[in-house]
Parts: sequence; C-alpha cells; structure tokens
Amino acid sequence: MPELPEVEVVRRGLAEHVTDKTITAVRVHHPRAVRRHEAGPADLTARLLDSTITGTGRRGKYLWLTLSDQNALVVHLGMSGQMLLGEVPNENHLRIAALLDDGTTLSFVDQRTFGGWMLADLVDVDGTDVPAPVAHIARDPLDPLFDRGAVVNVLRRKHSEIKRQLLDQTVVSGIGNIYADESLWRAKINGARLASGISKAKLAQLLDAAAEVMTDALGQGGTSFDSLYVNVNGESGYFDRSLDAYGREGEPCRRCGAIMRRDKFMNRSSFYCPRCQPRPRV
DNA sequence: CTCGGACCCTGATGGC
DNA sequence: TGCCATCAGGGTCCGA
Repeated sequence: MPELPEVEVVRRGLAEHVTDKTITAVRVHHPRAVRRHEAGPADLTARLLDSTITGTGRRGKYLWLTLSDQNALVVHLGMSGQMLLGEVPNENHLRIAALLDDGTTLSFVDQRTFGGWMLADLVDVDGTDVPAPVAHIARDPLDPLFDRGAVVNVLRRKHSEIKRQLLDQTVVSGIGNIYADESLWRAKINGARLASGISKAKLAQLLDAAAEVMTDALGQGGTSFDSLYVNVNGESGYFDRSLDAYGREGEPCRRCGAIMRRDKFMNRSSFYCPRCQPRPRV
C-alpha cells in the first residue's frame, strides 16, 4: 500500500489523537500481525499494557509510537494495513486492537497480513534515534538530514535498474511503485536504465523529483484508489487525480501527448512515456 | 559482496 | 455459475 505520503498521513493522525494516551488493554486477533515481534503475542500485549504513548516517529514507510518505558511500538502497514480510530469497516480484517484510557480503540486492520506491530528498543543511527528494526532503513527524501549527494554516489555504483534502486529501502526509503513511476516520469528517465549509467546531475534531479512528488501527495492527503488507503479516521486522500504516470497506460502523456505505456519488470507494472522516457537499448 | 527472482497473504476482477 | 489466471501501492530470503 502505502508509501511515504500515506504513512505520514497516518503518523500525523496518530500524533494528534493518541499522544499522551495510555494503553489499557490489547488484543491480538491474528498472530501473523505480530510475527515480527519475536518474543511473541503475549509478550507484546503484556509490555504494551499501561504504557503511555509519548510521541510518534517515521522513517520511510515505517512508523512508530514512542512509549513511556523508552521503547517504541513499530508499525509497518505492508500492502494493506490501516491504523484506525473509530469504526472498523470489516471485522474480518481486524488483526490487533488496543484500548486507550480515553475510551477510544486503536485498531490495526490488514487484509493481506503483510504488515504488523512489534516492540523494539531505540538505537542511535548517525545521530538519530530509531527503533532497532528500522536501523537498516535509509533516510527518506523528506528527512531534513537526507543527504542527496551521498545517495547519488551510491546509485552511481549500482549496476542495476534505477527503478529497482529507487524501491530499495536501504538506498533511499519511502518510495514505492507509484511514486517511483511518478519520479521517473518527472525526471524523464526510464526505470529500466542502469543506475550506474545515469549522470550525477540527472540522479540528483530524480531524487528532487521524488521529494517533490511525495510532498505534493502529502498536501492532498496521499493517494487512494479505494478504501484500503485511508487516514486514522477512514478518510481517503485524493492525489490519485494528480498522478502523471501510474495507472495511465493508453492515455496521452501530460507533457508530450505520446501514448503512455505499461511494462513489467520486477514482477510489477511500470508506467512511462515512451517518448519522454525512452527505453534503454539492449 | 551484488543481483534477480521466488515467496509470503487475501480479495477483486476478467476471460473462458 | 464455476474455475483459473492475473493483479494489487509491502518486504524478506535464498541461490547464482
């Protein structure tokens, strides 16, 4: 699902509604939702009980709630995860529920069960505290300490398709299939090109485009094609109306009018303009 | 070490 | 109607 803008929308909602609340009960409805918490469901629920939420954090597509006992509840939404306050539209997909001391319930709903919760300690990585399971995740383009030049240098050494590298969360985080295609379209680069064959200036332009498109999306509450991608109140964003590449196969390029194409690589759909973003010759 | 592909899930959709 | 294949915005793991 959710890429950086959608996750940030959720984080902001949580920051507003659950900060300073205390967890009074937790129930795990599906064990798969806590499989990344190695100590098991009972440990997770026991340790969450009576914890107070002191703040929120996010890096890339990971978000977390910092807790009064100096650790963090790390949440990854996977492909279909939701953090909901209030109505749960489909109880079949309810994976975890936490009751807060103001009477509200924080629900983790996840159709495909790729997401989950885990408790972790905070560790210092390059001067920033992040939960241990997030330590390997690179800074995202909206991080004030994002080092664009350093990422460009990493990309220049990658003999691999640029789109694959944009999706590699250890290189740059927060970008998923939609915003990768949007960034590549804005920078006029075909995703099948080798990262190492793209100039430094062009790579810098690509990373700027990624920051820009995700900022734009955030301003519109994120991208939602359906009710799977919603904020903590169950509301959809509307950036899907502003997409220039993703999902536009057969439609004219908004820049040059050529018919947009869809290719598959990495077992995923990639949408691009064949004129603005010519495929590399093999 | 790097890279590419398989795999993990549920549900919606379209073709036969 | 049923059945099968394909698809979906995630990450991880394993073999080459």
